[in-house]
Amino acid sequence: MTRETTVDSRQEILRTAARLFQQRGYDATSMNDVAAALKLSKGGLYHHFQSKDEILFEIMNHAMEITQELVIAPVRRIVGPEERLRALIRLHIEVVLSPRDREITVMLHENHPLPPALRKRINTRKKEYIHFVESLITDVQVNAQRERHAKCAVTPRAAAFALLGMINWIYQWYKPEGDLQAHNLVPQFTDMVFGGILA
Amino acid sequence: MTRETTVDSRQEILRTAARLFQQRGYDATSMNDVAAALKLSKGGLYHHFQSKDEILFEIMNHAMEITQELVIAPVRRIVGPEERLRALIRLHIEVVLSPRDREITVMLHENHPLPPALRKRINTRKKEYIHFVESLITDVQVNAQRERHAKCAVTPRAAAFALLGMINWIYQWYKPEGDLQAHNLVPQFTDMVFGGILA
DNA sequence: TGCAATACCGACCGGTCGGTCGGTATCTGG
DNA sequence: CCAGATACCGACCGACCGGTCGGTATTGCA
Repeated sequence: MTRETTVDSRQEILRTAARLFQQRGYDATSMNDVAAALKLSKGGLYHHFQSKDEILFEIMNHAMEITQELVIAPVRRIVGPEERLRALIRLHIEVVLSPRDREITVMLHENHPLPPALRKRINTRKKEYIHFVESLITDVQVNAQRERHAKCAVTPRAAAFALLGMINWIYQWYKPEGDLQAHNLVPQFTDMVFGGILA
Repeated sequence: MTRETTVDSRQEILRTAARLFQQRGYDATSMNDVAAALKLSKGGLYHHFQSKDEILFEIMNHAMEITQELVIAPVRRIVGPEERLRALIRLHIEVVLSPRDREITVMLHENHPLPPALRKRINTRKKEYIHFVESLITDVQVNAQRERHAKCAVTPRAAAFALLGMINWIYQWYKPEGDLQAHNLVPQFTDMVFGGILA
């Protein structure tokens, strides 16, 4: 029981901290702010975490676990290269837009504050994901080349960076009340990836 | 004479500040850091600028002027919708990658710190640029529809955000010593925009 | 019921932040 | 050569930062 509630406390702190970090930025959010939002004193907050850095690291680590669970794992269960890539685009967009998973945008934005040692561990996991996307794209291209004899000049690496860029950048402009919402964003971005702006 | 040197001083301060802000982040860079990098005291620095916010605002404003000069203006002088868009992609990428124009990446990354009033003014200029890109894409699509009867499901707005995302995100992963450099980045991204990853 | 362990508080610490100000070099136009 | 403007210094301020710590409720278990 005690163990459970401890874990729950930590996760609730991480959720609240992630929300504040996303809204105001990591540096501009004080430990007092985080504690107050949880109706806690700063001392009480430090009972659960050793440092502000640790909180940020755990948020980013959690973000990578969310990616693993909600994007990579489901995609792996899908057969067919093209369908896999389509699923990745949809799931990745949904994760970035999900109001529940604010850890993602914190991970995308707050690169500087993390001390080098911790940042390296996050970057390693990020690179794994990039390679995953890259290999997905390779499969799609190989498949297209075989079926339609389409020769493509775009390397999987450049394509992966472009794809991740257009999706990860969404948090910079997306407004839930805007006319460009998730349900019309997914098919349009998918079409663009497969056929460009003229698709 | 005096007027000239004053302007020069301010611009040199802005250049140095932009470099530091890009390297360490805005919040993590103190006014002392900026002053020291210029071999100036903090007091001396405050002789030229009223506040840290003003410096950040001027950097971002300058970034928008660079965009105007090095991207928008040259593109306007080009005839033909498709060639215009090709030029925009190339010039925009070059500006983002230019080691000289560090103001651009600062503007792309540091959204939170600016006080609302100043941030609004920057956002207005950003939106103007988005609309510029959007109209360029519209022209290309209209042209393609007329010449090749290509019907496209992608709205210019979504395409503009995707295009800007893949280019603006470059600063997050680009390494000058990496194998993916400007000269192979431009044609690949151009191909992707016009034909997707299978182009 | 009693007793650890856990959760939490709030005062406090050293340090740094953005910003100020009185004073002093330096330069310039008359 | 001098007077005034400009450029700059460095000591200083109050606020707030991340983090600590001794003490106190509260809780789960025997």
